[in-house]
Amino acid sequence: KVFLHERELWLKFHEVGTEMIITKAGRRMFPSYKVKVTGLNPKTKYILLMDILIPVSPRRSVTGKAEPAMPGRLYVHPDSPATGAHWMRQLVSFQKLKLTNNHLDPFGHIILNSMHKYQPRLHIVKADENNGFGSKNTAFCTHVFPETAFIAVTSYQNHKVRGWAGPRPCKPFPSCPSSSFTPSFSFP
Amino acid sequence: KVFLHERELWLKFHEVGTEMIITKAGRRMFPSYKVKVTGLNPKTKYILLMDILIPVSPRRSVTGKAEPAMPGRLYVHPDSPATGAHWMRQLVSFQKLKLTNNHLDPFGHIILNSMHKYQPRLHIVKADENNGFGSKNTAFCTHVFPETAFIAVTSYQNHKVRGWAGPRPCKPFPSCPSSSFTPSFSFP
DNA sequence: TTCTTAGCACCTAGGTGCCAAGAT
DNA sequence: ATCTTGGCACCTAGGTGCTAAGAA
Repeated sequence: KVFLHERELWLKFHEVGTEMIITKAGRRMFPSYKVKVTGLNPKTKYILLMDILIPVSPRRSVTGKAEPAMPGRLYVHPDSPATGAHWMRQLVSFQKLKLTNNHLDPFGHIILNSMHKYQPRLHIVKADENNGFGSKNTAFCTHVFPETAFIAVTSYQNHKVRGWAGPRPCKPFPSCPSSSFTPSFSFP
Repeated sequence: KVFLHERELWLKFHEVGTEMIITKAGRRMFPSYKVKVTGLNPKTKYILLMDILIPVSPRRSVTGKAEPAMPGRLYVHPDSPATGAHWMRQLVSFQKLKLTNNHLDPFGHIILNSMHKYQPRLHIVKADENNGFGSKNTAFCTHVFPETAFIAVTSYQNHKVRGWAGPRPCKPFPSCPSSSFTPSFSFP
């Protein structure tokens, strides 16, 4: 029903240990989260949204105050609400989602804690009569792609591999295929 | 209820004779069309859209085949549908509207004929139960600002005044105030 | 030490007017 | 003649990782 786009790319990062930069002003994810959706009712209106939470970790209750699985912020896809036909027409991109480490962020970006591991989740909700959600929606779909889990950092910890045309280091990733950031990569 | 933003700028252009470039790929308007909206019901959903048509001209029926006031394309503001509160929250910008002279344009841009005069119109429509319009909407508001009328051209006819830092000519306009295209203007 | 921040240089995408060549 | 087209150089806005300085 839902397929992750560029899954191979995600998997390669996942092997090395995906890291996502978070900044005060907000940073996009790389790779970006895009999905192909099928099986919706073309005429029904849906809302697509993402949240990012701390996956269940083996070290539960190590400290009593650890993140209490806070509600956290949501990223509602800007096309929402839209018909099933619209969502299935082409890839749905969450490219503009931004991550921040500023707990007082005023932009509505998703707030994360540096050096913690996170798991993005995708939710598909039927829009109610007011094109809203949460009030009377009892049923919705949630999709989790484990390979999109990542560690939030404020600067890359993995400087193993260098890319980026020229003498500059870049995001760790061997034999990087073409992507949204393509033409600038090179691999010594 | 609706106020044109940067009206002085529009008026100055209007005095000289506003011209808008149209290209095959689609061109934005300059100045851009922005309005301040008030008096809406904050909770009601509205759709804002523009059309651009040929104003009634004194030379009616000069040729029998003259443009038959064709329906023409509409530009639905990308935020549509949205609540009155949303529209009133800040300026509503139609900056991304694009004009083209390609009668087979595949992008949905507004199609115009070069060397013809046009008059943009703003429509405010209450969204129906399906967030659509046109089906059962019997009442809607239309606003026309005569100072936004313009002549569509494929290259500027008015080269009276030069602007743009450096030795290059630019859009005719004396003592251009700051605008979306600001820092590059100069006026010898 | 370890992590965070601010500033920077670089890059891309896309909008802009100009010019010369082409079409009518 | 006049108008149109395509290519170009220029500009802006915004995203990116790096580095050096700062904070814990």
